Amino acid sequence: MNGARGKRSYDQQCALAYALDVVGERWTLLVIRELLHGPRRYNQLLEALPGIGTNLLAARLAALVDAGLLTPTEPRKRTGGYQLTDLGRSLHEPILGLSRFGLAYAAGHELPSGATARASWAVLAIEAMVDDARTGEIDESYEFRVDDEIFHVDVRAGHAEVVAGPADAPSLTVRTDARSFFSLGMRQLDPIEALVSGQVAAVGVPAAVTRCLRLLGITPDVAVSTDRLADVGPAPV
Amino acid sequence: MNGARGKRSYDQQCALAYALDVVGERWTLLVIRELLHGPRRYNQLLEALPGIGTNLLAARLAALVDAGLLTPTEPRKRTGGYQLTDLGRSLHEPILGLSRFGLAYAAGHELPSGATARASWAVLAIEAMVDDARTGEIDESYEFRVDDEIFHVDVRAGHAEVVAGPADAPSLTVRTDARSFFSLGMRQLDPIEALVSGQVAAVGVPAAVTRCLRLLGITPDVAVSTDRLADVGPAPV
DNA sequence: CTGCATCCGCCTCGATACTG
DNA sequence: CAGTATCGAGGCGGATGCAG
Repeated sequence: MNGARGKRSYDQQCALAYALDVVGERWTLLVIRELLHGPRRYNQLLEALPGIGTNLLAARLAALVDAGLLTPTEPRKRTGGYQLTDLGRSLHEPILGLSRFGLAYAAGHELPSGATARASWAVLAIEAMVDDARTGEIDESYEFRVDDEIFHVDVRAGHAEVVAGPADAPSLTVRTDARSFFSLGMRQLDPIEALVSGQVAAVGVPAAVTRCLRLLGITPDVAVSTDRLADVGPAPV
Repeated sequence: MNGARGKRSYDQQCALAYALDVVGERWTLLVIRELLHGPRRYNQLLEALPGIGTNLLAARLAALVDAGLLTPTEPRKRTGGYQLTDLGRSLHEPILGLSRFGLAYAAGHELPSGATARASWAVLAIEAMVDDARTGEIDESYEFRVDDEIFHVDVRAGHAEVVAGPADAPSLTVRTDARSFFSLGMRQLDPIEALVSGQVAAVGVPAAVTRCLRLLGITPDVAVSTDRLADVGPAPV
């Protein structure tokens, strides 16, 4: 019954403080994260956010709708879901930025490992890892099958884009589970070891493996540190 | 008595969740924001973060040092300050991203206006507003004097950089107060009106005013309303 | 069955007082 | 100056109730 009264604010004329006034509370950015993949229903969100508590999710959703970051998909009916507005979608880049930091942080620390792993998180991680500056002259696509989630990365004209669903003619198809995938992203699992042990299976053009790893910034250490980007070294697989 | 025990975590294998486990709590990103400008002492932080409470600041600082984002400038003595590590500094981009969102959000909403305004926030706002894609063929610099804070933007070879201190030979010098400055950034104050009313004073090459405004994305009317989020979001079905 | 609202115990937060 | 100790208020998490 409070509505918008008593909102806690940093009360600073600062762009960052304004942002945190809106999306800085607990769970809020994770709700946005879920909606980045498309509209979701209340119960879908509840299931994707273990531990949030029903009242808190309802409160967050109401606040976000009120702030103009979300809209109900069907304003009248109660059966509809929620989707991001343009303003809400503009959090995509900041979320990717924070994700990059999250990967960098996790790379240097011990992970709880009791954490729940979902394949849909992997899409976000791939988006965060891909860097257009490392596309070089590549023009191909890589398909990922993390658990039962399928998506792919299209690299074309110096730009890499992550898209849901299978690829047309991927030069590489990577299959793994969500847990192994994140261990790779956090540099706590060496890609070569993962391939050998079978935690990750790669099918396609052998040289594409190297190119894909470089695009994701997880070249297995030895790696070329020179910025000369000749078309891939010989891949010893 | 808790120390580091019982740390509240989202417990998800997700890059964003990892990030928020570290910097997602209240005040944490604002502490990082303060340290982006250089080392700060405990009392400087207290003063820059009105309402934080001494125990909470101490707890946050300890947690951040423990997480490896901060280090005391003088490990032994208690008189030293705190500074960011490389890992902590990697939050610069995510913070700028959130700041861009904060400006976009504030542009469409009523601002409390009772908020405390500090000139040093303006540096961050400028960094967030500047976009290399809008530098064109410009090769000049703009100096800003917001309250008693002086900094400038160097534009050279398609890249814009925000630097502390006065510029060498600025083609434009802008003088204003923090409050007016943020009103400009939030598009709640028209730059032309601000110049006429004297809230903002500009000295230098007249044409540089237009170039500077365009670099900051606050051109008076033609208004690139959707220019900033050229994210090509395919409409959800 | 979905989409919340209510209640309750706990933990975090914010403010003040106090100490080395 | 740089924190620690303490305490009230409120946000959070979990269980349950209830209406459409």
